[in-house]
Amino acid sequence: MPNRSLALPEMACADCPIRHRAVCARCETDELEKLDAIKYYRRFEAGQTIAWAGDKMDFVASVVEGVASLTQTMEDGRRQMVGLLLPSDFLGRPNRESVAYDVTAATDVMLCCFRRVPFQGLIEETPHISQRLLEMTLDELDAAREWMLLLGRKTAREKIASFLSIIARRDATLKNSADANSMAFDLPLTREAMADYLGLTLETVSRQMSALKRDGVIELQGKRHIIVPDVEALMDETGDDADGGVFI
Amino acid sequence: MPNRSLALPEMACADCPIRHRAVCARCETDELEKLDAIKYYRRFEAGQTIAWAGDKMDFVASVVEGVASLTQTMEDGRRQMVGLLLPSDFLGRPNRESVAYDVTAATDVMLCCFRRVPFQGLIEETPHISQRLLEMTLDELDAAREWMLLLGRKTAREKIASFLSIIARRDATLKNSADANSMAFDLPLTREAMADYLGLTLETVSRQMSALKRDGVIELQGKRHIIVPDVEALMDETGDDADGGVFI
DNA sequence: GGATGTATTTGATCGAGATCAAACGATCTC
DNA sequence: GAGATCGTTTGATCTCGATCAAATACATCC
Repeated sequence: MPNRSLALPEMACADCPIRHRAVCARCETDELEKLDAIKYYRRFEAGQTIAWAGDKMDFVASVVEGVASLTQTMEDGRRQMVGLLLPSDFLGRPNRESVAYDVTAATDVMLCCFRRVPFQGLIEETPHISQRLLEMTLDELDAAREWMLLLGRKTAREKIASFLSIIARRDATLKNSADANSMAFDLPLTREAMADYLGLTLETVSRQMSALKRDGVIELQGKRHIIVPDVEALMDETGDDADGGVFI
Repeated sequence: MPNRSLALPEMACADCPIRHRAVCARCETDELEKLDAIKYYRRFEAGQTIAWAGDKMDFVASVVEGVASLTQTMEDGRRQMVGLLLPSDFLGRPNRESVAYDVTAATDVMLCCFRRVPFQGLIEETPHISQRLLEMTLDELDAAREWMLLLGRKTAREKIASFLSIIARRDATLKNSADANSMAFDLPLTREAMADYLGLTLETVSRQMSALKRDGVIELQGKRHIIVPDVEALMDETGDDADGGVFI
């Protein structure tokens, strides 16, 4: 892989691709300036560890580009992914010095980091930040609860279909693509990482991917590029309600 | 069961058992008065549904006494519990009219309800409330992530042991009991609700409870009262790290 | 006391997904 | 181009927890 430029951007918040969806979404110009004063960008390459569980982490961050994962590991090596952070998602917990989970770059990742201690101060004095953070945390909790249903009760095939539709949906949001009947996207995870996400083994992931391909629900170009010819057909495989669990 | 008094208390916040742990924990006297103006108490009997997923709910609430559960149900009837609310836990999502999950009283429950719309106003103007709510939501997210590890990777035996130790720990906190080597408590859930919590069938729950009893890890008095003669021995069965995953 | 109903336990059998094992294909290195 | 490595696929077999079925315990109600 060609070693892409590691030069870190001095991007203005106004030009930031996640300006209106990240923790800074509600900030006014003056509030943005305060954030700007404590921010810096960092890149991580796919596979790199961003932090180990238990490490002190002196920053919190927004994911600007790429995908990062939060993972828990048991003593005997069993692993479960417990968070998948896509662009605009928030990493870290204010008021906590150490990280609770292993944080890994699933793809090349760029973070917009905020020094933790000053960021805590900003939360206290800037309602627009703390309100947005609360909203994002509640969304994450909802996502975690969907994920719990998947882990506890779905079949392997339903798990794979659910995962693919989650990625497809988030990808469509990022690209602002209208929800057409067909869609295409790249998987941000290896089969092993998918297994950690879904509470399966990588062999079962591979088998079910093959089965969905055989049944015409998905098409594969290489190992990572997915084409969904009929989104409805994929949704039917997830086990979710027809309305997609949309909140009315 | 004798129908206990349904008279609703006009309790002063100062006398409230969850005063210093609930969403109001950080409030000063004047802030408490504002909350007091929009609050009212409600009781639900064990088994009663508090709200169905999709219902409009015109209040949010703190659990004062008892245990409530959040549950998701798939079209074919598969059910997964996704939240277990013990005293001081918060129910409902500000800025959302409808409930996302079925809410059920697992035991007799008393709620301290706040009318939703005025509560939203209080959040905006009272940092002590929104900060506490953020903190509680982050704690719930951490708990959800532990739960995901349990659902995705633990064996049936580990799931049961983990559940028992979670209940034991929360019960000890409520009772302010020093962490002795042995402890005793009542299960707030039926075998079926435990199965919904753990992603198992009720038969497997029953079998593993019997196995833990046979192996001397727990003792049973009736079906619901649990005695743990050696807390260490129970912890060893959970699959968690020896340090209990405590944050350093 | 007997009848009814609900929660739970226990037994027998089955099957989805795990485990163990091997092969494949793409990329990188020497 | 041979070999090594990594991610992935595919095959054979096993096992844990699900499923189907029945018994038991323990209320409450006539």
